[in-house]
Amino acid sequence: MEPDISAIASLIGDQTRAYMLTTLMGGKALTATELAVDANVTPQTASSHLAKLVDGQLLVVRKQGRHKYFQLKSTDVAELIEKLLAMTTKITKPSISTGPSDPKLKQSRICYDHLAGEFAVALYDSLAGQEYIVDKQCDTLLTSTGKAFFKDLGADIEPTRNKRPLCRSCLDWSERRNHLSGRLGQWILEDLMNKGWAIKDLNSRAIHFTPKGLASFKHRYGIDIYLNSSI
Amino acid sequence: MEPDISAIASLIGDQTRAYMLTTLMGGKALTATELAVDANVTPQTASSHLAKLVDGQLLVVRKQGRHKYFQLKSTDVAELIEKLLAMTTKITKPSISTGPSDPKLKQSRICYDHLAGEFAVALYDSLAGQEYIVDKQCDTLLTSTGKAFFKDLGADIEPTRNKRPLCRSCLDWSERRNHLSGRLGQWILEDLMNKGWAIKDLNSRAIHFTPKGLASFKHRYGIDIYLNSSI
DNA sequence: GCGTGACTTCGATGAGCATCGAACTAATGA
DNA sequence: TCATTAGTTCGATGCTCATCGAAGTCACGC
Repeated sequence: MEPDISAIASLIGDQTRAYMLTTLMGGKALTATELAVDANVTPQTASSHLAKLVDGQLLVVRKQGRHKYFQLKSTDVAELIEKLLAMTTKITKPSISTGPSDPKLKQSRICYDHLAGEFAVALYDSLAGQEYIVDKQCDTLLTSTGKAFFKDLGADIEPTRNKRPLCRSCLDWSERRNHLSGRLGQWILEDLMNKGWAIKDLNSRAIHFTPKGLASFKHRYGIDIYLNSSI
Repeated sequence: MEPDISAIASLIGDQTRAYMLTTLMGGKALTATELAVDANVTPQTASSHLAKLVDGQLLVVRKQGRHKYFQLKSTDVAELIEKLLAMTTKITKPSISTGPSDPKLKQSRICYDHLAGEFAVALYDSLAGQEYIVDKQCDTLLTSTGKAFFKDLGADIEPTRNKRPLCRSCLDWSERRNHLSGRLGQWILEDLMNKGWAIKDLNSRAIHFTPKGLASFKHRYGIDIYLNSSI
């Protein structure tokens, strides 16, 4: 017998839970109350949903004092949600264009813990063009010049006992192109934040580049195509 | 606003519909009655479910006389289901091992229109080892020697106006390794059937290789690792 | 034309479940 | 110690929707 898909799918099939999961794609761990407010339901309702999601292995929870922080359980879950997002936008395309924040999302957004969207695709292409990274089977590998490049920037690229691969490619939903995930993808996003070149939107998964930040970003990674920061 | 995932997810979230979709992963187009019997519901119930799936863009239907043949709408849908299958097996692992037909599925099965499982992974590795195919960005490309090789076998590998790529890699759920999809993957599976080297299981997505067929398959594609046909 | 078989529509039934109010537990900080 | 805030459990409510029986439509073949 094949396994029963419907269990996971029906977890995501509820509108409120789907909303929470999509919010958590932002990568930040959020408390039960934050998620309740965001999804516009009472704490009781949220609590019941979150319990189900944890039980169904889609979320993990970390207790901290009287708070509970919820997070997507794994990159697998994030990939699944991303795939669903991709299909939904493709399917609902013929309707009215989906609001003002959409173009921003298309351009640059968080995909769980790394950068996605047009900017991320441009970054990937540029790194590949300079032969800092190469595609190899399902993985993406860092070349020796790539290693030197990132070590120079201060990235921690030592192999760890942690099973998470250093870099992987991840299919984008706007374009059907690769962008960079894995520990390196995570580091790049973090680094962008730390330097103040870009900031997370408070209410969505969008990322805002400052004009200066964008220039520095392009310069640092050798991206020469036209990217407009202010949409 | 982000698109609403829950619509698609709740379509898959019903047990009967999930069962139908999984059955259709076998790649064959099936009639409403066949699907009803298979899923163990009355024709009325099946009809209502199938209408929803078509409306939700997960299935397409082709009318032929008084029959209606249903099929997964696109490889996107197939990939989504495959991902869900992968996650479900991973999550339900701690329970009792999932029945006798499972090892067969793990070894060799149909993934919508191409071969998946251990055999498919071995095939992919062998083709890559002989440099008939190479990974390039998200796509897998056929090299010139690869083109010659497949043309020799009688495969139609001319570029078409059809937007479906010739070959693509597809992540396997048993192993986390690549196998071959796309038009070439489709051709290989078809060719296996035509030659009588392997046959589809009637009730599942499993593929059975005949002993002779397996030998020919391994010889043809230069696969030298140990693969046992009779499990 | 008329029976047969494939599929659909309609209406009724019933179960599952999302939701919230109210009351509870637990951690915090003054 | 006590008020406050985070989260939970319980029970009631009401809606959605899967299911099937019965009756309808449509295509086929004799």
